[in-house]
Amino acid sequence: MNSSRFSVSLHILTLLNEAKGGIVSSEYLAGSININPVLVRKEIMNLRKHGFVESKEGKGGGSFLAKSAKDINLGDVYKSVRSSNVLGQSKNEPNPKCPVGRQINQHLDALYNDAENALIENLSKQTLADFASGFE
Amino acid sequence: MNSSRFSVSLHILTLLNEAKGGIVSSEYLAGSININPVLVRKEIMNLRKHGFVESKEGKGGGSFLAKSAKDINLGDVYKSVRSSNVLGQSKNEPNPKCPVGRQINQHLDALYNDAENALIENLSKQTLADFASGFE
DNA sequence: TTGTACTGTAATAAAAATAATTACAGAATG
DNA sequence: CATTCTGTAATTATTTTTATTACAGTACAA
Repeated sequence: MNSSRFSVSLHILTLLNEAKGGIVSSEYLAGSININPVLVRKEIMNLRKHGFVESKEGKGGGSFLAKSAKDINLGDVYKSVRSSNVLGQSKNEPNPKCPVGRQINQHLDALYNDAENALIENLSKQTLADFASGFE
Repeated sequence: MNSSRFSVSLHILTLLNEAKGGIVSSEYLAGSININPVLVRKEIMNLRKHGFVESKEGKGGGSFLAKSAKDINLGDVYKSVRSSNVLGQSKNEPNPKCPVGRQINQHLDALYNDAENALIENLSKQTLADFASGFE
């Protein structure tokens, strides 16, 4: 259900933070993360849409943090990337003739949402500044 | 990183609980979950290995809960099924020449483990009995 | 004692999700 | 106006997940 989108986003943000306001190209980011530049640009598109970064087109272009690292909350970053519950959305279709099958998805959803909220709350305790401070 | 293993396991356990000690075949379980019986048997193998269920081979065989539903903790079930961190294990290999790439995986691991622990703690608040009580 | 209905398990194939690649239009710079 | 970027779509490749097929072994029951 997940891909590595959250990791990629954090990696990008950490690199941008390291650049201290300087502009960084998707090529460079892709080189550090070791993935395809197009994936990086897609991820940046999302980060931009959520106000974490800004980009500049054209020669000498690239991306940079749109706000201070201490104002970027890891829980928010997670949410910006999240598409379905970490514990796995119930895209499966259980047997509607079974009393359990009929209702289980709604119960799983409730359980999963609650658990994921705990996870998000935990992530929200840290900002990008906290996370990036671990790097010398 | 995830599959639907946790959902499948919870579904199985709920059905076994519903059966109140009665023996249930993998065929029946697969029918309610709407997945392949072989997958069910694999999942049961895991549940058995962790002491949640027992099975009986041969004609009239099947599975049943190995202990009371109130002694089956959802956090433990999750752990029995977990193979890598929900937030995505860093199987990616970032550029070791980059100061950030070189260390990011260990930082992500620390962050992810902490967050996942919060999720597990949340799940651990409920037992199978609690979860199954939602079904009439 | 033999047929039947299960589990256990391996091997293979199919499907779905993820990531990489290619391609190119458009923007900014020098 | 050539160059170096981004933005984005389309396609292909890879990986992960799930389904299918197959069959040996076990237990029950006639």
